[in-house]
Amino acid sequence: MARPREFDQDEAVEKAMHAFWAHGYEATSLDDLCDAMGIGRSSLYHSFGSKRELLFAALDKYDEVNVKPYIQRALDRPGGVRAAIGALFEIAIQRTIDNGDRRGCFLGNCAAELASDDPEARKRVAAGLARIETRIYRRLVAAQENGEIGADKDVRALARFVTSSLQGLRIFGKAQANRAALKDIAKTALACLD
Amino acid sequence: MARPREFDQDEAVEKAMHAFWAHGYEATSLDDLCDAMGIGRSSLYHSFGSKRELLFAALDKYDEVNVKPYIQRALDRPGGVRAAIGALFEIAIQRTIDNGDRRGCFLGNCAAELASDDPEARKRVAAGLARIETRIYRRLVAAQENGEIGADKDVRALARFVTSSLQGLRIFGKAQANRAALKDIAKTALACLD
DNA sequence: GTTTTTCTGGAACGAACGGTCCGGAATGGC
DNA sequence: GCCATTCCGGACCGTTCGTTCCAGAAAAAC
Repeated sequence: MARPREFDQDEAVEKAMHAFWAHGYEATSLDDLCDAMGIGRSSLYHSFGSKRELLFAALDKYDEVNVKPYIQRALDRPGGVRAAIGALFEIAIQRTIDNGDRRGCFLGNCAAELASDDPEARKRVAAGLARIETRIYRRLVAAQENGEIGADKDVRALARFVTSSLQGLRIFGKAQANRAALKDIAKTALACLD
Repeated sequence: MARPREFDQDEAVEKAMHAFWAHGYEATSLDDLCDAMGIGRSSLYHSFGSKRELLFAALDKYDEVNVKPYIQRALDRPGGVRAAIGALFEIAIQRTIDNGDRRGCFLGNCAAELASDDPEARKRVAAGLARIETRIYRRLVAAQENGEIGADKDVRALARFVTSSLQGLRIFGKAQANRAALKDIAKTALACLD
């Protein structure tokens, strides 16, 4: 019962996500965001309230389009749990090498930049990492139940370790995108499952 | 043959380091820096040239006072290489828990915030991580030579892995400073040496 | 067709940004 | 004492920041 919105909110958030992801929160200005999203400041503020709230929406979008589907696809791949976790690392390496921009993991970037000064951002990043950990955990539990992983293993600890290792790999790769070095890290981390 | 500087450059850089470390590069303004360092803008620009160059000096200072001595002390501790690497993780956990500010690793923070847009910053962060990796590598080589680590192990890969794991732990801890979870990560990573 | 409601473009806001400039203060050289 | 040089405090620069405001445009309700 009023003038309809002229842009797609989901598409706009996704574009904002890429802008924040590539340059960080502080270094992305409202002009940058408006350019990337293809909308004016009025529309941005009317739809999202503030730059900070837009970031939060972008974090949600990140899980939706860049974490959840890729993680699920990797973890659901046939060939056993080692191949599944290995695929997770392979994706991380691939993204580091492919994108010359070295954008890293959006969650990790936000943790590094904002966690110490913005409790709400910290909470949301923690929730995002927890979602990753939980997905990995469920896969590990299944592997333990079918005997792929010894009953003596602490799969919760393993899930935390894999989640943390992926973050380490991304940070390491931002500074030094050397494929061999990243493969070293992934290979060694994978050996922890045994 | 001129008016002497009224402040200690090293002390000033160290104070700048803490400011950048706690809040990130973009979120730390020149006013913040002047307040923290206890000097005026004139002195800051005269001594360091620009905010960015001051950051680089702060990165060097970080290695000098917050990385090198602590890593050396941990790696030189008696009790074998596992105790030494374990001490490295323990320091990382301790810092995460102790500082309520969750500042993480300054190198990792800079990697996350700046590596994608500032090639020089990226290079310096990479150099800092490489220094850590090299210190760990040398300790692992010594351990391999005296039989603590199997001759079949790739100690270069292990050094990279440990360096990356420490970064992962710090990122993870910035979002979720749960001691048990961090210990899980450290314990699992340590098992990779066997 | 009028009213009501929502959305949009663009100008405008005050505040804060990084950086510069300048007059004076403090020293060593002579 | 005076000069040359360096350093300091603080005002000041233009720009950019995130946010707000407003007039008008577009649709639904009636």
